[in-house]
Amino acid sequence: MSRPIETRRPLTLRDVSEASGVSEMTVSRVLRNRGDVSDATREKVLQAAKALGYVPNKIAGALASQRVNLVAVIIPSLSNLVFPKVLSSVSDELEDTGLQPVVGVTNYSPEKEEQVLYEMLSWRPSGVIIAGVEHTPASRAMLQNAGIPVVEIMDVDGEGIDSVVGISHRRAGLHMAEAIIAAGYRKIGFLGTKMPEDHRARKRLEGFKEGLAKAGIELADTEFYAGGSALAKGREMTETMLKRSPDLDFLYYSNDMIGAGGLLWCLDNGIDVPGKMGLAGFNGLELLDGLSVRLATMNACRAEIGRKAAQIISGRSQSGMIGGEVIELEPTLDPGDTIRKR
Amino acid sequence: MSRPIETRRPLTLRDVSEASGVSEMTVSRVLRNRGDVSDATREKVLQAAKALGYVPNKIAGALASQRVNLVAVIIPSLSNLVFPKVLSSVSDELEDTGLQPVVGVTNYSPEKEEQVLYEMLSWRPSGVIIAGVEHTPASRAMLQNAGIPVVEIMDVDGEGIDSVVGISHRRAGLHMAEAIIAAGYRKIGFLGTKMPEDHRARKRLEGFKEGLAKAGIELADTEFYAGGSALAKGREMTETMLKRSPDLDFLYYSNDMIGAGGLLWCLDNGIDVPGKMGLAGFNGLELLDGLSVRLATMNACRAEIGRKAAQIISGRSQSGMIGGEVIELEPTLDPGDTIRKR
DNA sequence: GCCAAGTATGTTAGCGTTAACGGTTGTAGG
DNA sequence: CCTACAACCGTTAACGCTAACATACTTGGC
Repeated sequence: MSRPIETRRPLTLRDVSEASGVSEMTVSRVLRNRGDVSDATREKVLQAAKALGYVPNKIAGALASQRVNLVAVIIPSLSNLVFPKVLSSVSDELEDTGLQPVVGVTNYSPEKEEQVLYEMLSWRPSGVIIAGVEHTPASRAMLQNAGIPVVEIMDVDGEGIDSVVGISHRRAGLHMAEAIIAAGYRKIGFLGTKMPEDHRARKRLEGFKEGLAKAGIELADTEFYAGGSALAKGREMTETMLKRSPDLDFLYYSNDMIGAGGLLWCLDNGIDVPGKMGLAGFNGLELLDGLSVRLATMNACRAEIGRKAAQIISGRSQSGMIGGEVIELEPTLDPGDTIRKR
Repeated sequence: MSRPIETRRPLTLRDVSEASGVSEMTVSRVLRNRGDVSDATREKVLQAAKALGYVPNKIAGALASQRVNLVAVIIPSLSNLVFPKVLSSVSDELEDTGLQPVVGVTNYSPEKEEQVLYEMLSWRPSGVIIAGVEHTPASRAMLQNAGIPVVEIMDVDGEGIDSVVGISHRRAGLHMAEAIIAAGYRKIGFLGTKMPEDHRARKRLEGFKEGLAKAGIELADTEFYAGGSALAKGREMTETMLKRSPDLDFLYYSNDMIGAGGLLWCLDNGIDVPGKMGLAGFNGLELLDGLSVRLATMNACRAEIGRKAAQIISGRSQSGMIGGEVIELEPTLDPGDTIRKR
């Protein structure tokens, strides 16, 4: 049950080569399916490798070949559903390219991002996919100097380093404002996260305010939270806000989870949704598909973003560009059941 | 905006050494904070490295030193909340050990697990944390031969390879059965995933049946699903099952998400919970804290599991053992609002 | 003033693999 | 029978870094 204490020397190509009676080079060729090897020797080598339980050393291989099959994927968090989704679409798209994603998490901290980036670049990946276009100067410099394709994802509002794939959160907020106003709501509250480093949420709010301003409307109330279960926070904040501003007729949430919390609170309290009170979130989380009342939301194209980013890194992008590609996707509004139809 | 085409030679220690007028070795020492270097040269070197934008090459470093600061973490999925939780607690615990987790995802496929393991071991990590105790013979062999600490997590029901940290899902199911029976429920249905490879869900069900059997009760009905939004599936399955077996008085769900879906369906349909109908899930997802009715569940100790596993890998385990450690944690029942009190 | 014991740096030899090239054999075509 | 060329396999020299040892220069104790 316990792992053996004995420190027998780790296996190398040489061991396989000796066991199969061919040169190390030939073993290497067999194991990589590269170059010409006769079926007979191939078989011999594979057998020996298997019998010994040999696992190639990619560290040495990467050093010698100057090639690494890793792609760094740097995201702020794994604990909400949005980034895992992107990640899995990256992963799927990379599936048979020989490339492998490696994840780093920054917790929305620019300093942590810098550290994670440094750490990852020191493994010389063949590409970087990184969330957001805001980075410390040092991070930008590292990305620029790395000499590898870089794709900044999620957000196109800003100056990219190399390629960019995402949506305009500013315009997403703006469109949501327009839709809400078109539906006849006028006293609008905003509920979001207390995270100065969540630039995308910030841009949505800015765009949202801009959209309201065009119609001569100002945000009637705002409420922010940090930490805790988003669903519960959505509840609490909604209660707080509606106690404070009972005349509101719409609540815009910075994400679907707190939106769902708010929705549940409204339903529990017999509030007429969407008649007296409209609600909307952001992200298009399919996690929430099972709610009896579907929350209005905006699809953030997460899967598509991951896919496109992976294509750019793997050189399979449609465009055939060699870098500097900017792809802006169009988020679609899903009015669900919480915005009244006109 | 586009990354430079120019292929200037990548920076090496030699570049920094030339720029700062000392040997490569001294630069190496400075950059790793190892050995004696005078403050003056240290400063000189750091400045040169920064100016050049040098990022060390860990591939070469690892090959030379035969040390790699990576810990492979192999899990079935990132798209439910349970593994990200474990992952982040591993990550936190490893924070200042110099070790870095690297994630691999198997999608509950033993073959994929084998591939991912092979790939990861080829980078010669200094430890492996892997979900479950069921692996292909080849995977087991690789883990045994790797000569590094291995921690199998989540599940202690089975034969481990080296160290094991988890709970007994069999006993978790059994305890849930006992609690349900003690609360007076008798006609019990089970709703779960159609995943033969989810051994933990299977063991919970087995333990659950065993618990019922002790009281002379059999499962009255079962329903399974695959794919889709768990919340929505929970709804659908609940409806299906209650149409088919209207006399049921308890529904046991294999996870909290489908449980929550079922709970919402019951509430929407005016079913008296927990009076006429009891419900329970599994996992203790804090995500669901915001529901108006708290689903009965069982805490799977996810954070604790991640922490202990990381401690074993980093050699900071309390026990001081050198491997072969088995830690069984005790899941706690949270009756929530969906099991009636006696 | 000389030796012991640091302190600060440099030198050498790999780490395990692969790129690049070289050699040997076999085989077809003239 | 000789050339041309392919198929197969081996040899050599890196890749960029660090362990281990070697070397110079200091310091202080007696």
